[in-house]
Amino acid sequence: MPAEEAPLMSESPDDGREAYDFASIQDRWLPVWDEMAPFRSGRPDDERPRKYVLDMFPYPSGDLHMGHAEAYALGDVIARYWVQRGFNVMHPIGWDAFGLPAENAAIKNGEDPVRWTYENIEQQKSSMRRYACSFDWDRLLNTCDPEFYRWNQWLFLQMYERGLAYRKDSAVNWCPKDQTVLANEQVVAGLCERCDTPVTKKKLNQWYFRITDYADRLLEDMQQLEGAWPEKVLLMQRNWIGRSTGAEVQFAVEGRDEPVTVYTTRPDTLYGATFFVVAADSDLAAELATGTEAESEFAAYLERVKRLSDVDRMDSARAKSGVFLHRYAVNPVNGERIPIWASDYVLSDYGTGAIMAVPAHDQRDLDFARAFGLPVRVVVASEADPAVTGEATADDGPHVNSGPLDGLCKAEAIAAIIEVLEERGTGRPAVNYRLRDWLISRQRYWGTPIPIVHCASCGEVPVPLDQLPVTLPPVEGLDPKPQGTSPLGGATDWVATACPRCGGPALRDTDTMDTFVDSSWYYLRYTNPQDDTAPFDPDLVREWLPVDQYVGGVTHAILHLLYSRFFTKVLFDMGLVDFTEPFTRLLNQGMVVMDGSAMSKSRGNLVRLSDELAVHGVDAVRLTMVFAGPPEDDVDWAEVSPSGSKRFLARAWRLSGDVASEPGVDPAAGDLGLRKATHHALHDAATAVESFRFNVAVARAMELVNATRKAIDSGPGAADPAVREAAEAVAIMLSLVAPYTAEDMWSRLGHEPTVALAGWPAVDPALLVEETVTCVIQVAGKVRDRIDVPPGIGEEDLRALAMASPGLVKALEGRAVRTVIVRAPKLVNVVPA
RNA sequence: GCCCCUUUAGCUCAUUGGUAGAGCGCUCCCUUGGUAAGGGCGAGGUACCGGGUCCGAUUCCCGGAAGGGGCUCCA
Repeated sequence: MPAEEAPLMSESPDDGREAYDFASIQDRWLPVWDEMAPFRSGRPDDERPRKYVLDMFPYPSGDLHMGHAEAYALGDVIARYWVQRGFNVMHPIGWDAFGLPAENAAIKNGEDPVRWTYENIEQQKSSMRRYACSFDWDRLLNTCDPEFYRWNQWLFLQMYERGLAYRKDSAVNWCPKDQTVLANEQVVAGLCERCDTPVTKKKLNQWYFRITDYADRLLEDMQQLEGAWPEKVLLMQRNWIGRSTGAEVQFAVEGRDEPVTVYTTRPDTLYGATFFVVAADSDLAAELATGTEAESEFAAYLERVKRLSDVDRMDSARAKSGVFLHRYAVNPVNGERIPIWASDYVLSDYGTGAIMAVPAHDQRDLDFARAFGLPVRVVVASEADPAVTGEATADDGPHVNSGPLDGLCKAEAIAAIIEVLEERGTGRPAVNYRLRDWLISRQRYWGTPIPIVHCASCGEVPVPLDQLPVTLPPVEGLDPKPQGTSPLGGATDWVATACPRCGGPALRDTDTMDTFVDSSWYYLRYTNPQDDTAPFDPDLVREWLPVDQYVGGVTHAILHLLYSRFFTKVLFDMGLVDFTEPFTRLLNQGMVVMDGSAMSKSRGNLVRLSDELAVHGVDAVRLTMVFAGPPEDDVDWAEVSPSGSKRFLARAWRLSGDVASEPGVDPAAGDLGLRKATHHALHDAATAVESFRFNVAVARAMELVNATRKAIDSGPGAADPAVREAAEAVAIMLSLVAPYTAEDMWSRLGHEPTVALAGWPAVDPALLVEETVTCVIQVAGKVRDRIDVPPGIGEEDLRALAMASPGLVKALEGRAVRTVIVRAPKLVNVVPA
């Protein structure tokens, strides 16, 4: 035998003894895939059934990090799985490219946000390719492209036309650091979501989307999502919308022509109202205080309230404060005169900004009453006296001190009192929501300009559709630093324009839109990102949407997901889409943490993705992310083993070099035990993937690798057809998680690329059935023997077999039998007398 | 304070009203011509605690503990 056929130090890829070298495998297959574009989803002749798998798109604020690596590895398992199952999968990607992170970084580096953003996008795009994401690269989109944000403006104008976009003066959330307003959803525990600065209030004229009009539908349509979205997200949305039912009740106010309406969820406690409170920062409070002896005290109090940050305001330990306005309200049911106070514990923007206070049965009212020595009157019978205990009672019970309501329970009393109020015209049933309208204007540069022109004679004028997009002026000459008013105001040439209505001189609106506007509909745009005639083609959207599977972080549980649901309903009402929920199924992946806490530079526990990829390879990092646990759980990089993943991949890969049969060999002749293992693994892995237990699917693949190794080394041997069947199944299973390794295995097994399109092997049900089942024989619930029986054994046969089994006879010790419970074929339980 | 989730091997997690499993890790053995490796054997569990239902509970119900998450002046 010539020496070169059995070399000691071979570099030949075919001698079955070379080491697993992830770097060269990556270099070999990436260009092949680039050429093949296996995940292109737009071919018109494609007959496969469609599926839309969507990953939340990234902010281009630097290169990809560990969090991206996890999210995209998980999304890729789903997308690649459905491709293997024969679907035409649309799996697009784009960039959420407007917004504060990009702009702040740009400000800091003194760079043009445009160039900075596009450079980062290029960087991320190339990293995603190397990470082998199964994206359809023909469908890229950037929200900062005028071709995209043009349609933000178009949609804004559609909403404007329908009264769903409007401007109002209001006390808004203000971040003093970013110098911009924030939506309620962007204020987290009183802090700016972006920079953690305590948020203050500022009275400003701002643009809103009327999401509150859709509050009920946002709530009701959640029925469609039950079981398909994480329960946690549905709960958070429900809480956020915060629907409450009750009644509006009118109180006459002495010395005022109009009555004042309050909202209450407990109209049944109306007889227990002992005082009346208006929100200190409401117009009503100012009006009522004017001209009274409380006027100056009130003014001083109001000043204090205005200075309060949200953090201080929400401190639940804070004592109640307020001012008696020396005015009185009249209880509509009993004519009682009750004092009116102003306090900051009543919110000016919820309900009517005024409440009736029932201290006996509302803790906040009781705290206030005790602070200011106001009376407490029990109207729902309870054992303890709230005035003494300091604990308001909220239980149901017979009403007392309540005139006609006496003796009624809560539900009866509510119904009765509402009837009375309606008869007298002093009240009616009412519903309120915690949800507020969505504030969308931002005083920042890097966003979509609001397509409105302000004209001295015509007022607010929408920019005509044929003049869209209103493009951002170049940043040169502008000061993008936050200064409280939009930087666009500095672009005087841009601001000065002609009124589209009268042609006279007019000024452009200088605010930009919240970037959540972009992400509220981008998933529709992927169906044709190049469309320059419409935001999307309704026909294409009908073919692809709604999204079958959405994958992203739970951080967007409220913001992005609620806004997207809102937009979808608006578009449905406009007749542009034929569904009311955009995302049929949702998977929230966890975070990647290090030693139990979030990674950050300042904490010193930052793991760089590029370092991990260099050391372990793309496949090992992806596998580690997927195998770490259920996808919803956090991955602690300190607790996982990428080198273990790499070792496993090497072991799997080596199988492909050991297989000694030819491609296409009939597996039916192969070793039955290994064939069963293969088909069990394929079946279980598929079930696991479909129920998001990707870690379990990986474990099944690992077991199959072990079984195959054993078959080669100490079983039927490398030439057995079952070994090839098993190795090919391993390659296909691994193609979801470790595409490079899988492709190389596939090639070494004698197949053409790409394994990604090989198709999930059909599982033979006959191979999933066991010939015998182990039956457990118990005495009084304790295992005493076990026997092998056919799976189809009848109850009587099994009983007879069991009663004769030595273990049972011994355990019974001749005792009489009271009952025998037979659960064929798995169990017999004998209960002695 | 209110609500939700979790608790099974050293770790990460499966499973099931009826024999408690996997992967990783670990011990030991083999290999030293797959070797900055490979193969094999094995150990390891009172299924958080306490009650209840049941012939039988890790699984279902109730209570408690621990951990995690959400909400938090929304009348």
